Amino acid sequence: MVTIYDVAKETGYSITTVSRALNNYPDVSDKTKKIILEAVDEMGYFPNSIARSLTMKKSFTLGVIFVEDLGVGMKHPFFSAVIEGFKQRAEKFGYDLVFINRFIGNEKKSYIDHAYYRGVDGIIVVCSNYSDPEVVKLIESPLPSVVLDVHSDKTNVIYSNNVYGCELVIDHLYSLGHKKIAHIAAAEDTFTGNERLKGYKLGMDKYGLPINEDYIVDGGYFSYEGGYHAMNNLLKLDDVPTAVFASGDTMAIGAIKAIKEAGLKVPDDISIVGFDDIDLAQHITPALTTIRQNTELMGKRAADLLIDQINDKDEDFSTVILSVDLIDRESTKSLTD
Amino acid sequence: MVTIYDVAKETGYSITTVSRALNNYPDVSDKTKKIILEAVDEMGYFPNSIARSLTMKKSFTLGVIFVEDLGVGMKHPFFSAVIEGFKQRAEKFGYDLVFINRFIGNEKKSYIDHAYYRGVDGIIVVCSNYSDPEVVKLIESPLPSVVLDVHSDKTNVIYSNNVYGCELVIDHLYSLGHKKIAHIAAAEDTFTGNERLKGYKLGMDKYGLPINEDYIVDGGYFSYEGGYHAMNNLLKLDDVPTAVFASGDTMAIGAIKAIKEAGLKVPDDISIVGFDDIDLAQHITPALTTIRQNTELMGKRAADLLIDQINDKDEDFSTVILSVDLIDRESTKSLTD
DNA sequence: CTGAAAGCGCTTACAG
DNA sequence: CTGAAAGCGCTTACAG
Repeated sequence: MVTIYDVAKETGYSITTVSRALNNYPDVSDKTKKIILEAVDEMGYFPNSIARSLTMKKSFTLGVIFVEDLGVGMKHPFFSAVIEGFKQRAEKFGYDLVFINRFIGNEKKSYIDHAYYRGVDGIIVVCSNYSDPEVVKLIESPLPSVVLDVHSDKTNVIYSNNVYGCELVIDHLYSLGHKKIAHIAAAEDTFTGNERLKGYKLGMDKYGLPINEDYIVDGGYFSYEGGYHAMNNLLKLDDVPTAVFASGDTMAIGAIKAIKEAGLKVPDDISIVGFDDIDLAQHITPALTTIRQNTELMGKRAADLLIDQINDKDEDFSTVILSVDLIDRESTKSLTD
Repeated sequence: MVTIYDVAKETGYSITTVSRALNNYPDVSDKTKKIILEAVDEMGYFPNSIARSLTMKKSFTLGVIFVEDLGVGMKHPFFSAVIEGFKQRAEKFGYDLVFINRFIGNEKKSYIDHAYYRGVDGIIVVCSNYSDPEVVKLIESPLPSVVLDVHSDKTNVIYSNNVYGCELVIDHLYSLGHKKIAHIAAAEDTFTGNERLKGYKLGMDKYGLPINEDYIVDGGYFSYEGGYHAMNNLLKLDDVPTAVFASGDTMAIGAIKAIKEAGLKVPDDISIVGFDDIDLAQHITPALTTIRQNTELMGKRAADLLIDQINDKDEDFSTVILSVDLIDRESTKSLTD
């Protein structure tokens, strides 16, 4: 590897001047700068980010912390989509992404220790269940951070307008003539699960529809199996609902499976609506009616928030709420046709 | 942050001794070691990985290079599954993952420059199209690397037994009575596309089935749209095949869409087989019969290969070929029932 | 068994 | 406009 010393030797200038020329300091003569930049180009020199980080106490590195209960990690369709948007934006600003776990060597440490160990400039934390004390430590630490899908005034947060999305769902279902609308809710300790349950109730209230407690069933942590079991519970009811709104697409797909196994059809017998619009949603049969979250935008805005915080430590924390859209596909049907 | 100097001051030993105690050097007295380790624990000290990297010229960091033509990045269902396995194994050995792009600051550089800039100890490269000269540079560079889904004797490679998998497909289809079997092939400059085409032909030969050139259609780079268009071309034929084997699951799902749009049914009118067994495969209707690649194992073995190479530079390059299984679901049907 | 010193490759006051 | 020096926080010969 060619170092700054090699460039200094080659050009006859000191490493100080080479460094300054490289970093666009104004007080380098044009002639000197030209000579140095040419040599740099010719020698294929670029700085060693590690040495630079040690000096500057800044690594141009962002930590990604992925805590999810399903154990799917990067295969998580929603999270991976957000991280992709985040990555693209972060790279534009010269930041690279590094995954942060809770180990250092073989010892179990905390995420926050690992983040400091790696010297990341900030972190993005993506997680479905914020009751984890580890996650709380992360949020409250002075390390710049942006957190997805939770509300907090102790750091930057970003999430979709879950409540409004649910109202859109009820609007849609009601306009199709549905009144017996059930909800497959996510676990209570998830922020999005709570928000969506709230939105479901709000929507029902809006139309004066009674909220039947039997119609609110637990689907766990947004899993396929959770949706499947929840739907089976709904099917056991004396008065089976005509429409089911699941708190997440994956649960909706599990619910569809349960309905099919019971010998019923979607949407002919039961209409189904999901939330998220994961890639899968458009490809299943019937294609899933759902609420689209703008995952790419969420990732990009998260990057902006985080980088702003890094560059201006005194900045107040932001809360960004993204708008959502109903995507009307084939899993819902009018009752009045 | 507490540094090694703080620990030295606290315990009265030199930083040299602290460092040695921390790194389990044998020549530290048990008493000293105990004192130092206790102080370390109490003070919450852990080394700064950046300073350590600069000294040791080793970063305990592995670069992930993701080159794919679809632009889906981390959302790629097959790649992300492999990387997840890779990540889990790498973390066990104390390595963190960092994504490598082709920029340094705002300047367009090569992947390999970026890898050196970040000082990663090795790289995993995942890419569908290996004709890219950038990728060739990567493979041929002295930086330890492991490459997925390609064959090369210039680095470590790992891939599934694509040819055998295709033979399994033809075995299965033939046993169901199919003779008119078409193949939606992937682009010629993809390794897996080529291997699978080869396997298809081998399988057909085995049963003395004629290979009709009209039955081999181009599906591009494993995309949904590619499969959709390829299937439409197949449907235009005078003699439509009774079974179609697509070189990837996503293409198979696109093909199913085309068949449905033509008013035909899968598997009643046409049987479909995919390749990969992505998560989606089991959830679509009909559930997709496909060849399962063991993505998690692929990721873990890739990590082993790479870390071995890093620890023993002289080691010869390895080629690992993973076995595959046919997963029989609902998208194929016997012709003789 | 322990410590002083050098060095990893940079950046940035400080001085001229 | 340019350079010598210090320092970022570690590890590792070298010496005792």
